[in-house]
Amino acid sequence: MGNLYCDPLMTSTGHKITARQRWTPTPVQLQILERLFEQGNGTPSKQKIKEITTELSQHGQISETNVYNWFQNRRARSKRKQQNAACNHAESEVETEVDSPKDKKTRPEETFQSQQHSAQRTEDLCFQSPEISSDLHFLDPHATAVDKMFPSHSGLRSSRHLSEMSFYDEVLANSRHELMTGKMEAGNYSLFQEAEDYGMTG
Amino acid sequence: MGNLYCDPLMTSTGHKITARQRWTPTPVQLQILERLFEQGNGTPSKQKIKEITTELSQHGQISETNVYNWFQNRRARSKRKQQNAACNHAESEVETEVDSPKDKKTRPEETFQSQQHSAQRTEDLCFQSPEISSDLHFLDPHATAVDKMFPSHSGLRSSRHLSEMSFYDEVLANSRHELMTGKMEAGNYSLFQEAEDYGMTG
DNA sequence: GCAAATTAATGATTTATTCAAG
DNA sequence: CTTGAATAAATCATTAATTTGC
Repeated sequence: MGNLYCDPLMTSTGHKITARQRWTPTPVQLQILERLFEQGNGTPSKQKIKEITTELSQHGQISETNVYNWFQNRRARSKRKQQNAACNHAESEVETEVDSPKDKKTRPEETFQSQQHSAQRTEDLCFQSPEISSDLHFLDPHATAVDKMFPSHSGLRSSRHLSEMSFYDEVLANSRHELMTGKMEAGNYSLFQEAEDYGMTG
Repeated sequence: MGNLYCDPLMTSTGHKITARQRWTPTPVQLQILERLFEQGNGTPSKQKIKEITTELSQHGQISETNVYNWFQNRRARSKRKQQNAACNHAESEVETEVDSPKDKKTRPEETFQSQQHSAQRTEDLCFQSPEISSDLHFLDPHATAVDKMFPSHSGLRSSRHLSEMSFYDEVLANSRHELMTGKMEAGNYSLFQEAEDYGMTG
């Protein structure tokens, strides 16, 4: 239940903010992300990711990488779940092909949308601006900044194959938690390539 | 599988903005990269990639992404070659699944040099090879500018106060890649996450 | 009612596959 | 054919849920 973010790793005496290594979406953030995902636009473009991140930043710690990863994972998971769930609807095919890619440890992800809307983070709530609903701005017909980025969500697209809708996907990456501990050995890079490169330093 | 692989370079009108020609390493760049690769330190850390890129930029067009990709491809390619060769040379009679296309479990990486990015935990121990970052000497014999930028990496990782370090101004974050005004929407994300993010509730 | 131990979810990274430019 | 670039699949590692014993 109440999963308080009571991390003992808080700033002790000289310890720093390096508390958790992996981002955990706040309920609000999650809600927004879910909404966006449902709009069915696949992985947002970088531009959108950035803006989404900016928006979500108002509700807690988050980064573009987090957003990107979230969409990636979300999509992959959805797809797999679909497969696992076996298409027992319209298909009269055998179900012996969808599952068994390899059973090592992959559990049948029955991952349901656990939308724990309970306010867990006290901090979060504290920082909640008087306009809590602001997070939904872009989701609503009011159209905020984020809304502009997702114009194609007409809502009438009740597609069933929301897994194959990606336009692209980044391989972004970034150092992982190691950095926080000072390691930073992970080597991952984004592909800035686009604007940054051609024509710049060259 | 069924990815459409939409060409992200075209605009809606089908008009290309900037032909995306793929980067081609110049001989000098290639030489340096090869040398670095041979130093055998796996994929360089983000920091190093940055510096390498900076250095290589002086010899032609290049980006961090290019460098990163290059290392990635290089490693994969090498591995595959080795596997292939081994398969041919080794037993040509008993084919007991010498190498399935999906055998990561077997840790094929061990055949290579250290994999500095896979096993390190947040513990501040220095059990890992302390000389991991010796890859800086890649250009040793000539010692060009690059050499100068990689001197201070040795043993730094051994520090156990890693968690105390707070001045990792790694926050770089591709500042402007964002202006892909006409480029493509294929975005990529940077590595902000590390420093920039986790600071949350603190 | 808590807290250590376990399990389930899931964020983050790596690897393999594929596509296409030269 | 070589290989840089892009995507998806698989894997890893950590956090949250849940269970269990006190």
